[in-house]
Amino acid sequence: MENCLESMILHGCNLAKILEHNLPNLANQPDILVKSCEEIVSVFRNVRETVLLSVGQMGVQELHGLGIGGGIREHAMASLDARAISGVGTAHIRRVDDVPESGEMKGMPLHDQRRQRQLCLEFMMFGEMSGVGGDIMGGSSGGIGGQTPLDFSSASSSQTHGRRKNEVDKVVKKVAAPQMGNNETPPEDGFKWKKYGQKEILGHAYPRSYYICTQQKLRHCPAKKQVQRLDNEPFVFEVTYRNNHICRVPSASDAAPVLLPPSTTGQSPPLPPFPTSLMATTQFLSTNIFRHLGGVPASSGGVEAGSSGGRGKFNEFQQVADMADAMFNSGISRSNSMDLIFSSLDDHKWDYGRS
DNA sequence: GAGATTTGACCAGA
DNA sequence: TCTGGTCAAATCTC
Repeated sequence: MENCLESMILHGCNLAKILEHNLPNLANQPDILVKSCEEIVSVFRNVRETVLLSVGQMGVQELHGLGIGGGIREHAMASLDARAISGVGTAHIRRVDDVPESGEMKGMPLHDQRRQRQLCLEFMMFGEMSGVGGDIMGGSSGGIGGQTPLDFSSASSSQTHGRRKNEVDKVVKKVAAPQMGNNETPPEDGFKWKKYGQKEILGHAYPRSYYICTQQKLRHCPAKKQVQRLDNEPFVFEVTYRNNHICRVPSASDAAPVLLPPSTTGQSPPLPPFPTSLMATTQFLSTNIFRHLGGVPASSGGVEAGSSGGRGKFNEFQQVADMADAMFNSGISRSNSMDLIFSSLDDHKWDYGRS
């Protein structure tokens, strides 16, 4: 569950930052603007409710000692798995009761357990739709080095709305569109593709593009992919892969859109111009948030709880919830809300690699 | 000129 | 019959 909470917060921050950067473009698209705001509000409301459920039920000490806050850093990088944002995950959980029980659920009244599961499920399903937070519960394909856009071997699609008979080797992934530069095509996935068709699809605002592997003729590689820009999320592509590559001849830029974790060698990794992509944005935020959570001890008074490191984590965590509360429950939009959040992140933008 | 992309037509599954 | 998927000629780009 803690992974779920982390991912929810990260997702909310990410959405807000993306919205901020796209404000000039969205000025004349109020419908998209409204939808974006609603998504952000929804995410942070869920975070807040989840936190309050946990605090109210278990008290701060248990909260700290178990999932919320405690171990948050340990799990951070796992949930920063590029899949979480590149959207290559495909959630398979559909029912509330399928959300596995986590530590902090134990001892809760059933209705609270169910509510927490519901919140997590909603987020996971949202992630599945939007390409964010897939498999955040640490499913079989989760974790760094899990399924990447280059790895189609293990999963088959959970979406079977197609009508063709050859649906067996179909894998549907969500990929964030680049926020700058050419955002008409999804990020490279390591293979070279040749576009062979484009078609308007009924019920979709954007046309679907059809690609075959450029090695099809040379090596009879049967791999194909379809790229469909989502109607409600123009910056997200739904990429459908069909048939496995048998060529494995990557392009010159044989780099799947997977982000590397921050360097552990002490050198600060170069920070890209922000934001270059949804993934980069999220990794950037995530990295700094969790380094911050784990590395900055609380200095002010507050609730006494647990071990020394954990209190800082909890206070920071509480701040996030408070910020969400302030932003979305004050009734009045504060113009500096975004600044409040992101200035705190910016303050630590260059922290990692320094110590 | 080669390779990539576009686009209208055709095919085939539901 | 409708619609998604593919073909192939035309066009574009390097």
